[in-house]
Amino acid sequence: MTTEGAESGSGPGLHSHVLDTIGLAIAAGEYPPGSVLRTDEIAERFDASRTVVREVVRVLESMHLVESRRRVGVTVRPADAWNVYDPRVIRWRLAGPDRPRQLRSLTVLRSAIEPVAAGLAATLATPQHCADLTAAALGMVRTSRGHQLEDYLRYDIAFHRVVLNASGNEMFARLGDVVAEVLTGRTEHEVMFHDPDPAAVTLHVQVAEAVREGDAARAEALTRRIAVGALEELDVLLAP
Amino acid sequence: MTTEGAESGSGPGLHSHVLDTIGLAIAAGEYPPGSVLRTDEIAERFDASRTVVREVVRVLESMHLVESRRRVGVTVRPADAWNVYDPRVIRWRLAGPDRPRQLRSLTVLRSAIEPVAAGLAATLATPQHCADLTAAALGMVRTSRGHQLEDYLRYDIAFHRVVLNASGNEMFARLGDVVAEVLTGRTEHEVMFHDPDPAAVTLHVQVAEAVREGDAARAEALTRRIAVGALEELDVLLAP
DNA sequence: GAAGCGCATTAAATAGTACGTATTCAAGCC
DNA sequence: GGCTTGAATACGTACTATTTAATGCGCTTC
Repeated sequence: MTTEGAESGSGPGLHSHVLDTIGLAIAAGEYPPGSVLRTDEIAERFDASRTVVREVVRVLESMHLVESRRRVGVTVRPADAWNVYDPRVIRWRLAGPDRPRQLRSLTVLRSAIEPVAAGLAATLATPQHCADLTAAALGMVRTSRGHQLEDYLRYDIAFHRVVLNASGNEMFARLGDVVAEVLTGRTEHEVMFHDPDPAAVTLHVQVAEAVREGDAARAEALTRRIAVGALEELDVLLAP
Repeated sequence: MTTEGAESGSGPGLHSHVLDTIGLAIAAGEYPPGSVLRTDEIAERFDASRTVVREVVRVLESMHLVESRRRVGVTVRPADAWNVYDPRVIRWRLAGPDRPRQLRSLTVLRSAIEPVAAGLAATLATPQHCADLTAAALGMVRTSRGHQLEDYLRYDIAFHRVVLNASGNEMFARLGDVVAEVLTGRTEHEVMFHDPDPAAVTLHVQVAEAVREGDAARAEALTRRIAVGALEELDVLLAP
């Protein structure tokens, strides 16, 4: 291991590496709120120039993870100040010990957003959206038995992404990545032994139907049932 | 000379000034997607050093507003790649010509989030939360007549912020600023001549009641009615 | 005389500047 | 098609300016 490890996730370059490492450490609670990081100390730790570190600090500051004040240093801000909607912050927190709480927060968020998105999608979806949605639902049915969890996950993600995109709301659409992250996390942590709940699969198919038929109320209600089910499933998985 | 006045909004320092100006310009569509900004050109425009510009570009890149590639320059990314949950991006877009669309997106987001948040708040709110909520609702009642729109707005913002905080969900809580922005925007653009809808005021009081009594279903339903009302009001205001 | 308060001084850290080399990578040339 | 080249960012070094917490000194007050 020669001062290395550049492949972290974000992208190429020294900058991304340092950013990812520090962001991960802060999200993991290795630096508690109020603790100070000095720029040249970081520079030394990563064998990087002060310029790179400054850029990293600026980005971290833009996420409200840290606050840079003169004469005192770069201080870590309390978690309730963080930009929790930044995909990087979400990834960092999901990778740390706070993962369960974070997963639950995100699932509750989903349960609020997705039903409304589905309702909107029912009135706004283009034929292409409907086709994609039906295809995804069909794929879920096809892979719902026989330990094809990986493929099932792919279709599941695609399904929810289409719903969010078809809602016509940019704020909803941008949550596609979050949903993907949550679903992936669930599959990874779930007991990989049993196939998905058949009732949930049926609900997805019915949502696709409702959207196709333009039945907003039904699409919303069905999606709400999916979301509630997902939340219950998560709580069962997390709490006991 | 120095080409510019410094006070823009974000914070002190050259960095914030440059960031704010460029972010605003991009959000306003002055640089269409695909157009390139060269770093030294920016440095010259603001009479700043290349280092400062580099930091700004890095932050802009972290918001997915631009993409920096060698040999080609800093290219503006299409709007659907932007981090629309970043408060800075929201402010920039609300300040530009895209304001109506943005305001509607955010209001739809509110209509999805707030009812669920209110439902959660009903079961999770602390006595302090209940007190704050009731105080805010009372304040709204008190200022709902006689052209005290400014004070009314203050209580309105406080009310929704308490609901979001009391929901116990960090993702919801972080939307307090967004809601504040939307409410402020509404008051500013609305005809300042008539007082707020009395029915809406009553609904707020009833939500406070429901939360106090721990009636989640009622709190959610009432908040949904508030949200729907706000959306309709906005559409009336925007469309014709 | 000791405790407390105000004010100037200092030093530690970031903010900002200037300029250099390294690395891409797209375009143009052979 | 492969090679060269140049235009741009990526990264680094070295420096100055600015801010501001902490220090310490002197003055006042009890």
